[in-house]
Amino acid sequence: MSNSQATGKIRKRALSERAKQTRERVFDAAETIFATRGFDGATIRDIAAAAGEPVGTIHHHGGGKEALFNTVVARRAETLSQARLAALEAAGASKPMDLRSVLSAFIRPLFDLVEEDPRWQNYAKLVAFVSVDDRWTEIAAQHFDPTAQKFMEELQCLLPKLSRQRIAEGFVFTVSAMLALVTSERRISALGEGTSHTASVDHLVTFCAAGFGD
Amino acid sequence: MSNSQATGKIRKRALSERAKQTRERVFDAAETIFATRGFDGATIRDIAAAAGEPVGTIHHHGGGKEALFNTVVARRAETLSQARLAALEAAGASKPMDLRSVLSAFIRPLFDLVEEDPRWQNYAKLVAFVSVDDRWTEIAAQHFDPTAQKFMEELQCLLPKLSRQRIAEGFVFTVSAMLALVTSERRISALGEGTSHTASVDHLVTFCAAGFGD
DNA sequence: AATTAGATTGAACAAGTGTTCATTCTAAGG
DNA sequence: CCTTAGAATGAACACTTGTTCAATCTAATT
Repeated sequence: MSNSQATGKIRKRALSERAKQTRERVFDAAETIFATRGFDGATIRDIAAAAGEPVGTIHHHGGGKEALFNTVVARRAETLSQARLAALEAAGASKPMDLRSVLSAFIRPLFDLVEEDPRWQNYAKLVAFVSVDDRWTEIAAQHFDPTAQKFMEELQCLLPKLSRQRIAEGFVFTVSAMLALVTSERRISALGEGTSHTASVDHLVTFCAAGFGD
Repeated sequence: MSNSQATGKIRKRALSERAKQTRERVFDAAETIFATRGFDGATIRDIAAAAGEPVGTIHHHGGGKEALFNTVVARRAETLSQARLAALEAAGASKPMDLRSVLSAFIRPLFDLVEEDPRWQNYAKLVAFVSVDDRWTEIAAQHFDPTAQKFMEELQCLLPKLSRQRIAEGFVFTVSAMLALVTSERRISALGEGTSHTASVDHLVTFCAAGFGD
């Protein structure tokens, strides 16, 4: 009754600052370990060690291995979607909207986030694992399909001659190429030391735009 | 001394027909399970059940989980490389060689193999798992890099204006898009029932050729 | 300041893991 | 035909796994 939380969930007591820090440390560690070894290769004890917390804490905050995995995937999904949709809207505001700018609005936000916080690199690797394992199609669909739909509609408007099928295929090619680029630290030689990924990202956008038919 | 095997390995006795069948059943089962659940998600007992053999047999023929994984990845790698190089040579023989035919020579053989033997679909999924996990970069490099190098050289000849870096990136985009297509049974809706993947494969080749600069 | 929900801790547990091994069976080599 | 290398079998082992839990500590709420 005297609960001041308005988020639907009944939480009788707010998280202390310490607890919030612990929680984030747990999620960050889980993200790193899941990104490195995948879901099955990761162990709660690995995550605990990476977080510098005892095993019990991982379960306390994570609610079990699978729940923890879901949480970690979900944690950054909304931010990414928002960034993409914002970029799409920004692109539509200035110009009459062209193919490159639509693809750019989908691709660039991820690389921008990676640049401003390296934890996003782990997240990208995690998403790559998710995308390859049929077991996670449902959670992938839940978090990424709405935005993907929006972008595919935009592409369909821009390229009315292409069938829905071809738009979908082209989009899959684009997404997989994007994940390959963002997760390749050594896959593509010499990504440059201090130099940002900008040139490679430009290339990716150009490559996909051309693929869709310039 | 009386050994008639000439393969370097000393095998005192040839494999019986039954043993060869068992061995292949074990490898096929391992391929299926590894392709479905990844290396860590797969268990020897799952593989044994899929092969209809007792656990001991899996170790007898596989030589341990990691060795089995390596064997299964290696088993079809040579065939695939040979098919690609043969296709590349065939393409060079007739025409003066163009971008589409080089990419075609890399991409098509895999889909042809999938069509003539569905086990290749599992193999492709397995390779997708390998490509996403840093743990297997070495075995991926061992089996696929030589052929990749050859194709990249060919692309470099055809597109002398592009830097080595861009060729490499474009090739990574191509490979990842190819793996996405071959492993997507549901990722792209309605791949058609009886209809072969031909149209989609054509699209992939067109997409990548355009990406490289038409 | 008192209360107590919730965070923290690590020992313990049951289930599952890869692997080993002694035994029995099969068929290749002579 | 024998001989025996290797295949087949499944029980057993040592270890790791995710999870639980009772005890203790911390700090938000009253």
